[in-house]
Amino acid sequence: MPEFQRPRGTRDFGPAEMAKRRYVEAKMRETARLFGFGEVMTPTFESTELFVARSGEGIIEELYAFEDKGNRKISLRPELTASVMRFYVNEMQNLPKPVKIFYFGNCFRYERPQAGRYREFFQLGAELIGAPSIESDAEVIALALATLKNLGLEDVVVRIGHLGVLNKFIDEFGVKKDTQIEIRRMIDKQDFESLNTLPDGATANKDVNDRLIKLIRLKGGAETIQKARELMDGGDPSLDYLADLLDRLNAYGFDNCQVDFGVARGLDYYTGMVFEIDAPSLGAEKQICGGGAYTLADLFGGQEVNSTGYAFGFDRIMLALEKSGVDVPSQNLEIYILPICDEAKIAAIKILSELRNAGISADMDLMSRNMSKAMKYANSVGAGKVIIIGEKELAEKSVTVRDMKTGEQARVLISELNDYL
RNA sequence: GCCCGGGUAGUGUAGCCUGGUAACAUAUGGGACUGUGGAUCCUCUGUGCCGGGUUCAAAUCCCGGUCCGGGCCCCA
Repeated sequence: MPEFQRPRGTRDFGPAEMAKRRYVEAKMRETARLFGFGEVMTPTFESTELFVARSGEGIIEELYAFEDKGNRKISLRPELTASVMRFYVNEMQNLPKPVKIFYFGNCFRYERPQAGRYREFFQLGAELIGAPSIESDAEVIALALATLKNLGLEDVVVRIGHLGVLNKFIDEFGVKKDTQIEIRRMIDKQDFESLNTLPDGATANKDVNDRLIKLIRLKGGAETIQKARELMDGGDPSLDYLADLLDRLNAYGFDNCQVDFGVARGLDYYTGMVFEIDAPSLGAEKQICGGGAYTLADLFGGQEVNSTGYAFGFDRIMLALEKSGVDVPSQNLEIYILPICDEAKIAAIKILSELRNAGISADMDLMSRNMSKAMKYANSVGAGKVIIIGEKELAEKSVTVRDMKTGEQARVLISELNDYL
């Protein structure tokens, strides 16, 4: 029994899994780069107040919060958006607009671990700041979709909503702000029962209520917007906005987006478009991405600025890739060198170094194993080719190169080895 | 915070119901076959999540904890 166990909800990643994770990370970074987003990094911990300012007092329960030796109230970050916007307010407000940034990092939440939910997890997100246009919203959603597409993750559902639609209904209830937030929460949870018996006497308007419930059940393509118009006495500017947004996403080449008026998101700094992406294969914790248009900089003491952003749950993407059978290459060794007599070892090291200097991943037998076991080892680490050096090869300054996939072998002069490979 | 199911060599499993010598496969280490080999053969090492209870005796039954998994709550 090991003396020390990993803390609950954390994970160790071995070489094989890390190779896959790095591969996926690289793909996602590359897509962001193609879209003109630049990477930023912020501290792993921040003042607790920052997260409270973004998400409310209730969040402290789920934070890894502590006091440091200077009695500062500190928390491990539970998400990255707050840090990135804090960074923006501190140092990036005067950059030319729009500011397009993305980030990747570990986050911490004190929650009950579950499938696809850990206490230390990884997020990759992007923010487009300072361009309050429908094109910015489209650009950000397009980046999220392109990222998934480049990873080969096809089995996803994209749902786009608009808070303007919901707010119009909520205004009609004529309730206080707290109640509005509560209602939005019910909508987010699709809690129809509570919606039928709204607090503050809002149930008085049964007709509005019925139409709201019908509305948030609407889900589908562009035709859904027309149905919504009927429920909203001819329409609303936010419906036109969604229609235009779908046109733009089509132009990007994404025609699989659904409109879903039930997407509400829990927070009240979202201002307009909101979207979520699910991977249905994942079960209860199937949401792999959430985002929308928001203003947050002013909450952190900066100038009010319109932004659009999202965050991917990186771990869930890894799970979804695995469940969907998407092939994620793990790094393999290109060359394994096997000196089979003592005299060959110096020659082996020389070749090893030359290969490495030429940028070819190479390894050699360090255990003086017999050929059978050495071949078995080379096979198990996925070596592409094995170079065998023994007395015969030494005598004629050559090596034997064996292709581990085809089984073909060739005797090659050491001086010609680079060209041969 | 709540409900359910689990935890047996590194890994995957059997045994648990009905208490009595912990088993199998595979992997790792070592060895043989002494340069055409990824095979085969031999061999060492290594195991009951933790704590308590019942019992002559607990992997097995009971209680508590812990971790993992499925779900609820929550999900910024």
